[in-house]
Amino acid sequence: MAKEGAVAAKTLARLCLYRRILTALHAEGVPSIYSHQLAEQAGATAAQVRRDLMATGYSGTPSRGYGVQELIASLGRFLDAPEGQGVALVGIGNLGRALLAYFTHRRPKLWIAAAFDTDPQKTGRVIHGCRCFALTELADIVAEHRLRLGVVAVPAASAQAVADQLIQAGILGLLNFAPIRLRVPKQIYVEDIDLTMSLETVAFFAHRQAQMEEDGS
Amino acid sequence: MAKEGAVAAKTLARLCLYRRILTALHAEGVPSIYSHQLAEQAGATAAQVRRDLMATGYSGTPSRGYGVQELIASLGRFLDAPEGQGVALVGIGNLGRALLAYFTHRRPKLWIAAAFDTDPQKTGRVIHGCRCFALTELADIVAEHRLRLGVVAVPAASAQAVADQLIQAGILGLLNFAPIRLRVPKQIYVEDIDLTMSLETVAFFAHRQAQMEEDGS
DNA sequence: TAGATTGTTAATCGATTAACAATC
DNA sequence: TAGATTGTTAATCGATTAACAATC
Repeated sequence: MAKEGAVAAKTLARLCLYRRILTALHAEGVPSIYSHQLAEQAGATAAQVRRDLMATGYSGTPSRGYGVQELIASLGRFLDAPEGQGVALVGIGNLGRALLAYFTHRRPKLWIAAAFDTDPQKTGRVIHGCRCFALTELADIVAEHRLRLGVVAVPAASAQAVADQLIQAGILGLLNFAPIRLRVPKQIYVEDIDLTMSLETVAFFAHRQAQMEEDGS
Repeated sequence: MAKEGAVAAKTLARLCLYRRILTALHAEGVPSIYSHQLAEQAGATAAQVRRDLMATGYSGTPSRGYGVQELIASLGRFLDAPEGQGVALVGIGNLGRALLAYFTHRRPKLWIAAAFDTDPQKTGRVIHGCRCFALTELADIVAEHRLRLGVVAVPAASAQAVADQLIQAGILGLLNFAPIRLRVPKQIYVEDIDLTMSLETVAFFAHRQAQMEEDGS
């Protein structure tokens, strides 16, 4: 909920999406792109793309649009921490392990540096290339590796305690998969991913569509 | 993107959240609740709660607020398909298997009825209680079980083809984990969960906060 | 120059917030 | 009755969309 400064979370999300699209285009050798082309691929409007890109400080030209390579570089300067950022993942259950696999080599400037769990069966190992520690070691490891990001992949009952520990250890941003609203200081950014809620939302609209189709026929 | 009728996706998400909170309160024996109490727990405002609940057709009273049990029932009538809805999951990789485990018994009216993959090593088995089929069997199974919901947990390269197949089979709502924008007919509801984008958003704000703290000190 | 695209400003739209009479 | 909460309407806020001069 901590909406910092001038960049809205929606704009941020779109910028990440643009970069992904541009990276693919760059690999194909595309030198430049117009806003409406990028918009088409991103599911946005050309005006949105132009406004979003202005936030990064990069300008296009009317004749050639935006240079793909330069724009990727500009997005990198805007979005990334130059030295990269390690992530502390807490919760090595089914979801936690899937996230370990998923985020491995997904972004060059973001990696899961350490995973934590209270279950001694799960700690002391290396899973998907990531070392797993006891939760009691959290503060030390976070400090040692100067981690700023945390992923909460534990059951709802322990999520708040885990978030408190992460913040106490110096974490500044959280990606939370637990289906509760975390109470955090206002300078901490929390992004919630609520899998059940998302599926329920889909279920609602699908059920409604089914009813409409029944009524219509 | 198919925003159907009068209920905004944001309201929907909050209603799901309210129900979860209310269910916990009901288990504790709480008989009734005021909007500001529910708002407090949901991270919303009291006015939002009252407006959201009006959409479900249930009314509170000034003296007692909202009856917890009645409200849960009302939310159920509004949100759920009475007969429940089965889900077709496509992609039995790390993420797909985690989702199978996660959604098992998570909501009484929502269950993953069948999982699909192209890899013969993964099909013909039962994982977390769910039968796994070859993707070629998708249309038959979806029709047989009258599935309306699909989860796309395959790599980006095959996501559009999978979505097309699901929609062709009769699916009306999609939960998409692939990091691309799916092209679907307008009556199909798509909810995107983009894990990388979410982590990148957290990373941006955390990096920014770190810089602000450096500048400040 | 002509034409399409850019950055920028004004208008629109929708959701949130504030205000208030009605109610228990 | 007094007081707090409810459902409802008006005002505010922010983002999206439309409009347009500047630019290549």
